[in-house]
Amino acid sequence: MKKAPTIRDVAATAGVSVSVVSRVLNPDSGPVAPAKRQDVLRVIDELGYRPRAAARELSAGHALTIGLVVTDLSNPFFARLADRIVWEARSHGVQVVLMTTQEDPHLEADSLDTLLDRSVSGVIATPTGGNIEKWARLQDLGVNVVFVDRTIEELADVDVVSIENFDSARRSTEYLIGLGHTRIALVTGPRQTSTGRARINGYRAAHEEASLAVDPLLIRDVPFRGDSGGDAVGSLLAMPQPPTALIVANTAQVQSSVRRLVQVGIRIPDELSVIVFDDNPWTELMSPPLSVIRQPLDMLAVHSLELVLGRMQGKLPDGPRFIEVKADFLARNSCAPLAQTAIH
Amino acid sequence: MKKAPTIRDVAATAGVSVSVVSRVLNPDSGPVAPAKRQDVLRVIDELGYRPRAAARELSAGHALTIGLVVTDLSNPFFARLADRIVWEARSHGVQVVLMTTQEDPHLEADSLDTLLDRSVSGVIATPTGGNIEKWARLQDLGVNVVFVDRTIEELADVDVVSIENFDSARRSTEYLIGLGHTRIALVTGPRQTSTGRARINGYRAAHEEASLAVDPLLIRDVPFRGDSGGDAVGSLLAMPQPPTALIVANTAQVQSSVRRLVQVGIRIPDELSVIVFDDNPWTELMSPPLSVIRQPLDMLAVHSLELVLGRMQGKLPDGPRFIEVKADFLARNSCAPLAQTAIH
DNA sequence: TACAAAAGTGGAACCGGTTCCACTCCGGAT
DNA sequence: ATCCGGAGTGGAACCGGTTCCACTTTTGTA
Repeated sequence: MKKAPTIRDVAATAGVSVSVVSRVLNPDSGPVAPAKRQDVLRVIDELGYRPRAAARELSAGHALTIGLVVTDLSNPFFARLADRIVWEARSHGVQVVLMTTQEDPHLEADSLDTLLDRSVSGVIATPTGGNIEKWARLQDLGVNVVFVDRTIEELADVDVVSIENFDSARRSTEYLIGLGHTRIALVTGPRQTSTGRARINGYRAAHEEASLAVDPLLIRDVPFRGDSGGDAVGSLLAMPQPPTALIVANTAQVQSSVRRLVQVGIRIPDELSVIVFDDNPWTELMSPPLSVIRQPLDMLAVHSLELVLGRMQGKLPDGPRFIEVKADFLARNSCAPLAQTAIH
Repeated sequence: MKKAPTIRDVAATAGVSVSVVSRVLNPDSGPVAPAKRQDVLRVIDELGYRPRAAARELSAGHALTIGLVVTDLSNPFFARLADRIVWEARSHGVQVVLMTTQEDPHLEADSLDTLLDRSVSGVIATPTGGNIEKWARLQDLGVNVVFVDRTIEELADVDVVSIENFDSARRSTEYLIGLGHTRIALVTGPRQTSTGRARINGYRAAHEEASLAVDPLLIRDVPFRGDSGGDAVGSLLAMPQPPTALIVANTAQVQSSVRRLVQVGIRIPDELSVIVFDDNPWTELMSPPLSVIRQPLDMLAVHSLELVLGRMQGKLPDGPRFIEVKADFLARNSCAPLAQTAIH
């Protein structure tokens, strides 16, 4: 176990000062004679020298690192998002420190502290909804924060990237109404979040357009956490007058909701038409393949990274940015006209 | 945007020297009078002081960080593994820097360089198979390396955590033979990897036990990368005398293999009995629910982290450790007796 | 009461980079 | 010939922690 060479080793071997080596390492930081530059580069290569990130960070006061704070990697949505973000970040020479919160504000608070210690220059997160002061403090210390998929309204000056919530919910609802359904259930995130609200509003808008009344009991805004999606589905199916169609409008609830549907053995679409907000590979492998709102993960990843990096380089105007990307509705075979639905 | 307090701010405010603050921060590094300790702690709290990780790393020469190098987070196996590792690492106060390789040795090489720059004290990885010298160099520089799920045989002194490859393959094969199948296909990782070989051997062993001949054409050791699993499945089904049962024995190939099966519309288990090495939630949601070898992700995560952390603290004996954890076979409904299989 | 051992403290070097600044060249303009 | 400005260079301070060591104050014990 030998130890790695430092910049002073390189300088000594090349017969120059550390300043010169540093300038070779960081072009544009000062002039270096072409001949010496070659010498230094050769020595760097020979010695296998690599600058220590910690030293650079200490001196610079901040790291070329971003924090990625998601709730849970076992949710394919976040996993794929993380995959894309890591990929995209790498191509910009930025590392990603990963933290998961399990939807727990305490764990989230811990994560934020840790990211602060690491002097990350940016954070991409799906916030739990708590820790408002912590998020504010982070921003106050110059960390660029971008929220994906959700947001916290109390927080000014945060960039947000999400899908067109209102529109996606409206279109899926319209589609089901078009099939003749009038009792359409909606499982979505908490009404306190802007995304939850936007989706509910889209759902309502579609009803109004069609002059249909909305049964408030069919709207279930449930916590992201745990099995709340499944429980909502269970209770919806147990209603005296159960829905004939269901929209699961939040990635966090899709897995448990669909599991519940399979467990109770309800026939899709014969007994219930289903649309989920998700683009997981397995939605296509089920029988029947589920109709989905396809969340454009690439776009979400690219935009959130663009925002973080743009802020890091000070290349963006000052106000907070709110980016909504279009989500496609993909009809597969989990929805049937009401006429064919066997009311039980 | 104000700037964060440093240890000297704390020292000045508390009216002590930086040494004292440092000793308060790191118990056991030296004595501090109880009264002063209280003072310092109070000031730290008032100022909201947090030690900068970079400074600590620079001084210590290594970081309380481990690198996690997986191929692809869109594979639920790795995603869930990552989730568990991040979770487990956090509980030990260790951060995780995430890198993905997409099975590309070049990207892997990049990742290793980056981790070196970061002075990580450990790496948990599913290696692509290349970069042997790079891995060796990493170890040589004192980085503790643990491989999960796969390994590189040329590399001495690496800890490895995986499931009981031989046994898992043998048991699944035995199960299918027990159902009367004699033409059982095996899709697994490259024969060059020890895991690929072990699984093939397990498959062979089950055949020998039952005095069954092995048709080498039914064994497909394919690359981890891309759609090779699906292609193997396609070509197996196109054989003049196609298999009546299929074992997909590597997580990297499960997704594409199953997708192909669904695409060609083969009926499971009527036309083909299927077992996959995976423990994804969706295997249960398919119809029929797939019989699986359940990889104990928790155990894989816990053991690999234990190894890395143990090495970091020098608490482990010198030789490399090879940990195999038991994987359960979970029979669901994707396998049928040969008698009921419709040979086409 | 004396005196060694232990507890407590602060100064300063150090980790490995970056950056500011002073200084030496050199060519070109006056 | 003289001056100016910029290219090229190295010395040294600095980033924010840790740690060694010298020093002072307690404490315990003979």
